[in-house]
Amino acid sequence: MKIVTWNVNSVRVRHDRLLAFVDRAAPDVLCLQELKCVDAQFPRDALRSRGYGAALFGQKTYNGVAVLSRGDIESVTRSFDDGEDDPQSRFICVATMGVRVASAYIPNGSLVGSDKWAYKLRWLERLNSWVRANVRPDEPFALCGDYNIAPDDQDVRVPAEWSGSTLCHEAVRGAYASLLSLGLVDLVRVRHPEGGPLTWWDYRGGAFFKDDGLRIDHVLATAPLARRLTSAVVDRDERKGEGASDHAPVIVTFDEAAASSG
DNA sequence: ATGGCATTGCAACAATGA
Repeated sequence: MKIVTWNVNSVRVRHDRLLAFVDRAAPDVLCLQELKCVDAQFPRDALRSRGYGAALFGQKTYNGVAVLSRGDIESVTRSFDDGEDDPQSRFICVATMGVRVASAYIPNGSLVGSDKWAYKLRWLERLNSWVRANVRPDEPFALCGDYNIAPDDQDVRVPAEWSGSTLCHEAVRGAYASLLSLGLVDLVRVRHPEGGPLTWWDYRGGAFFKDDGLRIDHVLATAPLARRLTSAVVDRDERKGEGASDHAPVIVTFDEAAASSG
């Protein structure tokens, strides 16, 4: 089974690239972030014709997340249902193809000390609480998305440029570590203990040309899924050329035979 | 090389991103 997470940075602008990626990569489950559109604007039909159903949590202008799947999609939940008023569409969770998969767009945080920074920290607390309350360590579960967190300086090409930023601050790295402490495994890190590969490069300053980026998109999974892992890679080619998102897809694959044996 | 900000809503730029 192949699961992909990709911040597409506008599903309307990325329409042709999205369909081409689906045709090329052929994921079983595809988590998307930054749809930047309402559900009615999502290309359901084009994806349905390719065999994918979709669970959407869209929003006008900003944010928006989705999970696409070749299998039936059940038990869809949106946001955290924790009683907090959150007008931003950043979290959706579904059950499909024998796993539960969440697509998360963790807030950027703007500048440390800003209101957006406080929102990011609170959102991470809420995510942590959601995982503790809703995920059993012995069930196959994957938390996919744009975390806006580089877990370690090894995940940053030029750490000095990002030191203390909202992507690298010890507070968000601590929140990330807290998720791991709940039993989730950073699947790309398992396969790349040396750090990287990078998943985001700024549009400005020729960052991709200089490979000046960060690893901020992740797939965290429980042990029943992590032990089936066969590969974890970043599709750098998707960042190339005209009309690319500033994020590259993260692709993880799992052994099928081990699934039935638990 | 893979390039030198992009996207949205609005109708000129401001807001946002990471």
